[in-house]
Amino acid sequence: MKSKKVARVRIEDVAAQAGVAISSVSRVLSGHKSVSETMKIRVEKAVNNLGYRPDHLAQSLRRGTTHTIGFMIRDIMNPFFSTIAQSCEAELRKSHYSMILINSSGTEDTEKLNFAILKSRRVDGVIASLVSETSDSVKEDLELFGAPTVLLDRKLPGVTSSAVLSDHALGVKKAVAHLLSQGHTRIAFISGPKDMYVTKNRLEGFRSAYKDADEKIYPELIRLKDFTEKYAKEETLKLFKLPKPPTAILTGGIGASGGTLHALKEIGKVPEKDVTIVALDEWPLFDLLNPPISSVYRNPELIGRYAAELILELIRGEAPRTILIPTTFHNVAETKARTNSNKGKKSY
Amino acid sequence: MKSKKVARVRIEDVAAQAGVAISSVSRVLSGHKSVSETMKIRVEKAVNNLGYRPDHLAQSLRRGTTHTIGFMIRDIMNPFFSTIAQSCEAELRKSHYSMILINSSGTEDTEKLNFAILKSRRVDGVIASLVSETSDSVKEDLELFGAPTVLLDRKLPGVTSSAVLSDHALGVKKAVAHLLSQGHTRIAFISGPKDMYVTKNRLEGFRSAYKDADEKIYPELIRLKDFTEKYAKEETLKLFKLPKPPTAILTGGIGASGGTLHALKEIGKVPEKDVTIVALDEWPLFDLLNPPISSVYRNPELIGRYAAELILELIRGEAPRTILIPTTFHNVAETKARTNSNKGKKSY
DNA sequence: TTGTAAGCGTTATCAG
DNA sequence: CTGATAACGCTTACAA
Repeated sequence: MKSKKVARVRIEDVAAQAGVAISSVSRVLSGHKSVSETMKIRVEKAVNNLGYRPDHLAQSLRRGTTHTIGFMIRDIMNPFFSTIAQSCEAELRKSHYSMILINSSGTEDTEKLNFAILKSRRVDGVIASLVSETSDSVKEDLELFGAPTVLLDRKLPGVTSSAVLSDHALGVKKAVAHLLSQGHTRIAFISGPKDMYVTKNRLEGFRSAYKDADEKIYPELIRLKDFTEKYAKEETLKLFKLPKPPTAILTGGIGASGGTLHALKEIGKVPEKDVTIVALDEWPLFDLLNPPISSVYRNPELIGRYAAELILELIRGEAPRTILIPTTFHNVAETKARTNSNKGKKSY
Repeated sequence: MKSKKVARVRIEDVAAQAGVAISSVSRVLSGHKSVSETMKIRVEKAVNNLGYRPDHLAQSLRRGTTHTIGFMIRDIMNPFFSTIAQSCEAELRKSHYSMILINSSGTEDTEKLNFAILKSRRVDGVIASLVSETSDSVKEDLELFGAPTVLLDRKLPGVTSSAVLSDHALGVKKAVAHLLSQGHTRIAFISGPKDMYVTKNRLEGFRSAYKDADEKIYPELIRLKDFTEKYAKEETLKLFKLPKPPTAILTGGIGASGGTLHALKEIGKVPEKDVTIVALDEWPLFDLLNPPISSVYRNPELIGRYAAELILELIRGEAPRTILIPTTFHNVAETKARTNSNKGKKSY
């Protein structure tokens, strides 16, 4: 069952109907200055009459620009990332850009392939949440891409991309300072690889709080290797087999907090009662957990919006720059108050 | 700071390097049968040499097909939908299709606009999770789109689209039957508009279970108007102001369960203890809620995969068809057993 | 101000 | 089997 071949209306048809040259139609539609008022109305009439919409493909080929942004992401099932994607698309469409969503499944090989795909599709820019910060191969892909790039939460020295970074240190420091002030000194920290910006930055906040409090960190409580739920769960279990388990745990980013919470459930430890938890990044329905847990929060909608802004800037030829998003410590006690008020409008 | 203009390699360059005609290069690359072995290796050598990749844009314009699918969705921030999007993209890329993600913010006007955008971008097909099932305007958009369409969880009579539907009735019936067997008769049902397939189908399961148990439904406990969290919250609050509040609540789909749970929290009712809750569709970390709650589950990854399959079928010229996805009742008691076993691999 | 015509980078038809 | 060449639908010098 072939789909009906609805004959497309071409610019030629409009020109014929309006009785003018093709180029005149083009000029009217692209808002060229040198067009008479009569020409304008004649063409516009024909356009409306026929319901003409320019073929984006032909325009792109001719203009050399596609009005399309590639959005490359590791894990869109993650609400945090998908919110970024959503707000980014919303922002891009205001400027009549479309977004090609392309998943990297969190592997470098796929990322490499994705760059090739997006290149052959001639996207005007790429916004990417990459796996690695250290791979030279990725750096090369970025450098040779030929179109502007915006990085999410990654710092690649020597690469001329714009970036949206989060000031993780800020929120983490506050969180840890709070924990220390409550008498916690054995604070565990479970998160991703320590050679990444995110982790280094978080660790900075962690250390800084300890330093200010004039306390010393327990290195055996620091577990920085992987962002997965699996890793966080395993490490949490291990931590509780130590002679002296932690009295508080900083757990994250995004996949990890679930891992820690599942581990606690498994061994019957109750958050807040048996051990204080601070999750890095929030999840939907977090406020329904009982007992609720504290978190270090950053606004994904903001990140998406800024990413869109940055890529559009670069496309306009402006210089690359980095935007730093603040993070805030959502303390349980205060959160309780917030919860009952105005979560109503959020879709989760 | 202009981005470096990396001169693209064109088919012309390859032809020159190989010392053959442009058309020969094209033939080799598109696997045309009438090419000599010598020609093939000569061209391939030049291709590798120059790192040539065909311009997708030019190909599309010439071939009249873009290898691109439009994915139109109401709310990608919702983990349920974003998982569908993810698995759909993963499936599409296996067949070398890309996906344009386009948000409809849940309004018909935006949907209309989106159809126009996707049309001018000449996508080879559209997968859409639409707001309305009743609007003639949308039907028209679908009919006139000119490319195949796949609908998610919507039944538009008279429209020649394929569809992925969920067998909501199945899971709901089991859930309600279970509740009735436990002695609940005052079961509330909060969900979206009752003229939609989803709701009608769920209601069918609801009624069927009541009928089988030879019990009668309390119409004042049925609240079917809106999928939002806000609506579910408000209706939940109202239900508990009734002279005889419900002893169990079916709440969903996706946004709604949060609304009900928030409402309960607000008035200090504890799920499972004061009122039994069955959520329609699951959320990440649902199993961490305390007490945990039952749900009617459907697999979003499956839905995404099938959607991709269906659109590719249509593109190949096969006849439209509808796939029905089962839903299952996840009972708390059984869920408890499941929880501790193997949730480890999920990314939430 | 408007029209003519040359591309944009491919594919496909048609000779040779 | 291979090579010219005309499209695909539009934009943009360049002429008029």
